[in-house]
Amino acid sequence: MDNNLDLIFKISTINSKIIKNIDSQLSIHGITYSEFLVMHQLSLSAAKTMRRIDLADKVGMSASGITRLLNPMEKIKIVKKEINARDARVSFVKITTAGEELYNNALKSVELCSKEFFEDLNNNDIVKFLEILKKIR
Amino acid sequence: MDNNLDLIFKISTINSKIIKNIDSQLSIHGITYSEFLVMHQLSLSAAKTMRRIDLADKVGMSASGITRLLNPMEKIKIVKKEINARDARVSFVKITTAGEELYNNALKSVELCSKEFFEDLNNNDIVKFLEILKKIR
DNA sequence: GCAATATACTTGCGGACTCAAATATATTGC
DNA sequence: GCAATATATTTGAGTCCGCAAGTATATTGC
Repeated sequence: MDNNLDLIFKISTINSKIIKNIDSQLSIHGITYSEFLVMHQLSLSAAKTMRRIDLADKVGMSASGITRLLNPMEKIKIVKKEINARDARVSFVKITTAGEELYNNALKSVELCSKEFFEDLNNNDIVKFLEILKKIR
Repeated sequence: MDNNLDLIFKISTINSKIIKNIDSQLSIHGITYSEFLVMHQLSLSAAKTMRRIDLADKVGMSASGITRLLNPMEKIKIVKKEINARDARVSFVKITTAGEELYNNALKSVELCSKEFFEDLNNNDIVKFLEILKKIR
């Protein structure tokens, strides 16, 4: 009956295990999981540039969280702020070349690590898994 | 190919969505998700009593996290500390009658909420889902 | 039987967030 | 065209939690 509840607990247990593991891998590159996530989104985006609000939304953080996360990243020049001539309220964030290089290296670690997690799943499992996740409201 | 990575992002997105939702439901009862988790574990355990360390382990928190989490819970008497005659290092935590009452009400909210998340999944999906989660390392 | 080590827990400090308020700019309705 | 409202971002205050160090007690090996 309370498979539902059970499911939620299992998801959150697995999630924190995964994040912890990835975070420890990323610390070798000197970045956190959140920083990796923003670089990932930026490098996927057109022109490697996004509004801070959209970034916040994509990575599941608040706007203020993004501000505080990006500050040190700007300082070490892995991302940079760009103003918007059309709308002075928004400021774009762009991943720099150095940032992309860092990201690509980090990505390799994360991919290796994620492969391990799912080693026991066959392709069918993964497809099914993605399908099920899509059905969650 | 990078279904793996995709999977991880989806899991963590869904996880934070779920926790946020549950947390907002639980705030009506005046408790957080972590507090709910410890009450859940306590009410499942034999004699409704656990060592702090085992509790930490079960809910995926550090020992210090548990100490800080339990302090206010002891103050409002939903759990209470019990000493161990055999080993003076350990202190047990027991959920009180008031705590169990609170937990049972909160549980109803959480169950309702979790049912909604998985509304579009049939029984087969849920079984498959649990199976797959078990295969993750 | 006692020094060395292990275990259970708490405390000090700090990091990573969030929410609400503050600020600055845009848009809308009249 | 300007007041009212909406949007994007930053800042202040506070929460939650982890790590490392501190304290207290138990166990182990000699």
